[in-house]
Amino acid sequence: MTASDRRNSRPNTIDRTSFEPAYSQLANILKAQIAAGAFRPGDQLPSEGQLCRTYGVSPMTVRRSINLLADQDVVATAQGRGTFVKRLQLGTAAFDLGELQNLFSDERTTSVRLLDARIVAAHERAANKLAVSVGDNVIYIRRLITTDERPAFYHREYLIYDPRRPIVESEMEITSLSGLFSGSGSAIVKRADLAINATLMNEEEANLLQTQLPAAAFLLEHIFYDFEDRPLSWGWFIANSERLRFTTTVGIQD
Amino acid sequence: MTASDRRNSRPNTIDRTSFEPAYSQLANILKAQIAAGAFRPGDQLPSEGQLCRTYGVSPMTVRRSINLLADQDVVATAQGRGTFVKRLQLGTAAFDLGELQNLFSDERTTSVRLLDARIVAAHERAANKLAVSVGDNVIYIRRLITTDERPAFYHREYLIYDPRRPIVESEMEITSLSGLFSGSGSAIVKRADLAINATLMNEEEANLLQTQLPAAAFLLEHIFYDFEDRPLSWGWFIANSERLRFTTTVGIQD
DNA sequence: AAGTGGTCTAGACCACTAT
DNA sequence: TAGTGGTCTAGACCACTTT
Repeated sequence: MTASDRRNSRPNTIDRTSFEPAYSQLANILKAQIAAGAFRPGDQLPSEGQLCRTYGVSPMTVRRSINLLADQDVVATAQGRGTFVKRLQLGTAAFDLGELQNLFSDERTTSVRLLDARIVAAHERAANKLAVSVGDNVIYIRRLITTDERPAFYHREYLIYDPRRPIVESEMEITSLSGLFSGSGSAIVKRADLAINATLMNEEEANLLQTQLPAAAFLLEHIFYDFEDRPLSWGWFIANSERLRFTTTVGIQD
Repeated sequence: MTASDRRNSRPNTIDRTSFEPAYSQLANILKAQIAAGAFRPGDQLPSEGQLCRTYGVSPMTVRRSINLLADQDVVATAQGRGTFVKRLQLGTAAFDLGELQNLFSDERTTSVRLLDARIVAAHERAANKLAVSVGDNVIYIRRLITTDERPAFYHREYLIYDPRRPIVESEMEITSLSGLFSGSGSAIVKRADLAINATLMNEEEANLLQTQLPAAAFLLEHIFYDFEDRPLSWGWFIANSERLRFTTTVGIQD
């Protein structure tokens, strides 16, 4: 398939009988033209008025198409100047945890084993993260998540322990990790702060994850907040780097 | 600040004299109400017609506000049923390389040292990635990226070597990594496939990055494609995990 | 002054879901 | 049947940039 083939592989008119909305069709037409090289990075796209006349759609529809492409970082708009094809920038690349969902998606082969759950006195770091005082009671939980009979994640977590707060509910919801990752999500968690790091496994982690030392691992740290913006839980997953990888594509995709 | 304070911290009417567009104001009003608990996960938002009357804006403007919130995964729309507040789902969390930009952003303290650049015969893996034959000539480049006098990244890369293709240009552009990460980007690269992994450093990497073994590192692999969809370059960055960390927030943010 | 993108209106019509 | 979201129109007015 040559570039000129590609340029014509999609009709360059809007099909009004199609189920695909006009704004989406137009966005795809323009993106295909860019992908085929008809417009190169830095080039100016036809003005919105031009596109209205060319494709026989209203200004609002053209704008919506352009906004779609702008959201995808394919083009950039400049008021008073025009719309221009963007150059590739790696900074716009994003890795999402949807990849992690795949690991959990097959519920038949995913199991969560509770290794430990008890009340402990918060040490300084945990107290800090959970906004409680050092020595306050917190719940400490350790679990091992297994997929396909092989251990995939080791999870340690400190939970708020406060009789006045609905901790049982929250623990149940957060405990069912598959819900947080792939299911319906949590109704009492308003937001979460997440961080990913690369780390060396310690002996305990390597044992549980059935790995030889030294071994590299992903460390996914999380803090969950309730609707009062109070921390609910702080913890981290250790994931065998052999079983996890984050991939993405950035730039113009047909 | 209590929940009821928060509920009223933003006027619940559209300010027509503001520089902030009406659709954005309305989206923020609704998001603030959700964040304050006025609408909880699973709750149905007022219908679009209701919102039109309540806030005195046209249907298109209301729709744009709702679309904004839907893009942010704050709400989900269901045709014929209504608009509902979403529960938190970790799968929607995304880590972007913008964090990496920060490392490169201060150009005064960032330098790229070329360690090696020569023409070699492609081994099987490189040939595969670059879609050439084993034994074909490719350019092999090794560089060390330093910020604040400390080594941050070790980069190895195989580049297409084909007299008929604008390799010099491409090499220049890809070589100036700061451009790809934080600058204007590349005009000849159409898209890139990226992958992040956690890995153990080998001896050479630890030496260059001035780290003691054993050490964990991020491995960022890349393949760049030109506008003919042909691979231009395959390579990977090794980053000291001490200096790099990806963070994000998911859920409802005020 | 002319051309560009940005916002907004006040409807219309359609598809889908519930009752 | 009534209510919901989804698309689309044919303009209007504004802010900005270029000539």
